Amino acid sequence: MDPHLLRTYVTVARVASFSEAARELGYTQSAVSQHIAALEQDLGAPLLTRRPVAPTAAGERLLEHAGPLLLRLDAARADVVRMVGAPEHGLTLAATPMALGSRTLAALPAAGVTLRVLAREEIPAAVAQGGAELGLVDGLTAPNDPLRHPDVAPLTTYGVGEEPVCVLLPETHPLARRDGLRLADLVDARWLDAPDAGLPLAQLRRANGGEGFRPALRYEGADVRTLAALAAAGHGLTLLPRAAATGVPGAVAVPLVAPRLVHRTELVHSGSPRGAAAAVVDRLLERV
Amino acid sequence: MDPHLLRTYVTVARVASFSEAARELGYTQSAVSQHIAALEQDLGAPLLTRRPVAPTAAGERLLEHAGPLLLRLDAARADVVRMVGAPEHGLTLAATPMALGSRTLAALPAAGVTLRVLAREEIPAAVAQGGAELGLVDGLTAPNDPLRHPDVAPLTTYGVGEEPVCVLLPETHPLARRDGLRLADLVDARWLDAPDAGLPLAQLRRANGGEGFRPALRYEGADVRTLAALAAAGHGLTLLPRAAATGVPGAVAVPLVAPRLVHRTELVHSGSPRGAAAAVVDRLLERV
DNA sequence: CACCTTCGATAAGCAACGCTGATGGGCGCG
DNA sequence: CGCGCCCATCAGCGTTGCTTATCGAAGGTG
Repeated sequence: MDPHLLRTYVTVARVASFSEAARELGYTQSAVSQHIAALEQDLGAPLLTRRPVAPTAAGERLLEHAGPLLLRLDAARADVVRMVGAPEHGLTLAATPMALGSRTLAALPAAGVTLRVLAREEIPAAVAQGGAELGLVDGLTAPNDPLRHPDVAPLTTYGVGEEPVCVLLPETHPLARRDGLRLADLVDARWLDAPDAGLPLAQLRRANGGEGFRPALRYEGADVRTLAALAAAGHGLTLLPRAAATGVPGAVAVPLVAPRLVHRTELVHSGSPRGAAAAVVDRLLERV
Repeated sequence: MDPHLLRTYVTVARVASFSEAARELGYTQSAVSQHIAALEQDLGAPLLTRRPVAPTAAGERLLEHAGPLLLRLDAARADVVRMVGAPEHGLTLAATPMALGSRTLAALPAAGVTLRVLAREEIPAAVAQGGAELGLVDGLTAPNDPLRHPDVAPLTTYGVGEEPVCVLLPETHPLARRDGLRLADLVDARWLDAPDAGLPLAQLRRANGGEGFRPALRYEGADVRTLAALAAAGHGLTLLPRAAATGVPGAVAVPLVAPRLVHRTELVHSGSPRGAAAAVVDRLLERV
């Protein structure tokens, strides 16, 4: 189970061709064939069907392992190498769209920052592999509960803020006058489905036993203003942190009172931030 | 970053000796020396100090990565190989002490079961690497919230039961007459510290911002009856699922009403349970 | 203080591995 | 039906990676 073999295996599985994978990896087709044969012999089972080239059941299983495995491997080498090289001068920050509050923005230095917006699951990987020195992730949890990150590497996370969650309703909505809403009362409502903009509808549904939270309009962008406008226009409900939910024209933000959820944002970094990154961490954690 | 090199690196770091590691791995001392040299050259930094042999800063970092990495690697190969080999006849089940309720016990076949009690963090690894076909893990969470497992491999988990949580108090305790207790009121009490028996005091403290929940007696065993007896004798408070907390002589079980926590037990298995394991899964999930 | 033992580094030799290039066979497609 | 693409196999060769042998340094002992 040499990582090289795994690597060629995943690319062969991806492009569904030995020859194409060989070209992509800079090998000969022969070498790729031998790699796959070696893997299959090692594991004692065929991993791919030929003609057409497709993973077998065992191959599918191996694919599930191989991705994270190679990711961790890259993360490990990146992490160690990073300690050695000189601290970079610029700072690149990977963040989800909603993680960037005024407080976090204020903590950034005036110049030399690259901001990279990614999906929530991609941020730990980006930080681990050196694509960014710091990551900011947001999500919904119980108060003081840490978020769940895919663990690609030993990373350090800190909570940098929690904010109440509001339901954003059109002004004309029958529930718009309420002082607070319970999520249980909204199970049967129609919701916006906006995975890229940070509304984890699937998570809510799972917490509810797989029922309810039927999607109305699906929004594949990541822009929060658009999301709010959609909610205001009655295309479906959405949850937003209070700061983002207030002041939306035509909409009312009603605090969510049960279950007790907060919009939490966390800072994630690998081992030892250095240079500009360390300064930002200190400022965000008020260790100035 | 060949896994072989990593493997020898971790054993060298563990035994703090090149020669000893060589003996353990079945290599020559020379080979081990070359392995380490190769790693250091690859990463561009010394990983170990010689004489005495100890990891450098970069080496410590690498160690953090290497363990999980090798674990995942083993898990991957075990998982794929397992699909291929014939389904075993016996069934081995890895479980935490408190995960074994009457319901789970009833689901087991009459014969051929090996029960292996492990710490909570070890169970996913055991299941992933084939040390057990099934795992049962328990823990405290919000209702319907899944437990957090160290993710060594892509595993499937199901909730198999949730039970209210009680605080176990000596009969003479001033709060023993209450109908329900809030955790916030018990922050300053003295608690039993019983990590092996499933009381995650550190978790409670973390949820409380790192304050409170001072440990009184520390119990390093895993036996629940002893834990209950300790609580009854006034050595400290503890949380227990209701079934385990009722009927303890000299003690009163008072339900925990806030925060809303449940004692949840989950079934974890890798991909596709076969044979006896599949039957147990079906029975536990009431898919009979 | 000198000797000896132990430990890690290094050099040379050799076997095995892993890649390339060439060739063969099977399936799909025209 | 036959051509062509694609994967498997084989031979050849360079490189890698292990072993054996030897050295220098450090620590322990009489």
